Amino acid sequence: MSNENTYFRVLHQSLDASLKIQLDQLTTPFNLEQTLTCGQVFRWRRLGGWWYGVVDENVVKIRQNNGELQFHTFPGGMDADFLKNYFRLSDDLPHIQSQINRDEHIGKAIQRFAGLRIIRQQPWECLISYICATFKNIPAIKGMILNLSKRFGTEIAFDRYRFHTFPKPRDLANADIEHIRKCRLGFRAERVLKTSRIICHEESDLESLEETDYEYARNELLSLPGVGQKVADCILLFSLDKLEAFPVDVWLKRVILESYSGCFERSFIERIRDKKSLTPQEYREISRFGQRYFGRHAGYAQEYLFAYARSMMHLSV
DNA sequence: ACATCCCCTTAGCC
DNA sequence: AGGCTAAGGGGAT
Repeated sequence: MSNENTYFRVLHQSLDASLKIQLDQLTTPFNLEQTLTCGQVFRWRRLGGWWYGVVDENVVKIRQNNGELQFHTFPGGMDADFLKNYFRLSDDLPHIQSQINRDEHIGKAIQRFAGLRIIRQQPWECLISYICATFKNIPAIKGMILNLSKRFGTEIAFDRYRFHTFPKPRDLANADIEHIRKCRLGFRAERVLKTSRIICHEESDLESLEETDYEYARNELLSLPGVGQKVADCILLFSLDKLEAFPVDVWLKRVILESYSGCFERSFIERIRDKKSLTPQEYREISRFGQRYFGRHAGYAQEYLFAYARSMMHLSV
């Protein structure tokens, strides 16, 4: 980086010239806290009244005052447009919510989490994160991602805190599996390593999947070690712009049993009620129901139902 | 080709 | 303190 840029950054910081995004009719509702704590992303923490996260190669420091987002990025290079894209502020949320609002159950979830938006994550980080998410709760996933970033990422010091970028495909592809395992990944370490090698050698081009349709992208993802239907649907929804994806995890299964059992055969409900995990067909049946029932933006419905179910069980974030 | 069974590590919570 | 659960996947049968 040039001296000119360095000088600009110092000047920028010393003036405390935080950048701003004014939320208007089109970008409302938006609730930063709901969006960062709903369980989609694992890299944000609240420190002294601000939210800090690492996005791509930058630390992002952001807070919301009613209709205004105030933010800094460090080392810099992220502007308001980047964050508008990251937080999907151009999604027409009132329209989406009215489309998916098909009954009282989803209605309550929408009401409670009206400002929750899906975040547009980086596909690579999303892929590894959700391979790690297999059979883990959210606090544990955060720990794994943090450990991977500390060990294989690049440190950034900012506001007397230390942050770490997410490792690049090469960093994990060349890693010793024991070092990955020590990040508390357990049996996920081998899957992360294998998938990293595939991505690193460009045998699968993640970014290009945004240009393909849902089914094609889904099948590509399913070929990666550690990626089954649920993980694939999360990656499609959270990083590849497939808002029709409807991931089904244990929380959504509970929601189906409690609120949507009438939409399925009784024998189907009985069958899945007691079992721990879903068979591939059972998964597919529930996921397709969600897509059919909620429509084009079923993924948003899934997020509201997921957030609502978790909030009712008052589990830790 | 399908379906079913069973194991996989470990942290966080009660 | 010990048992249970967790944004499931994969290999054997």
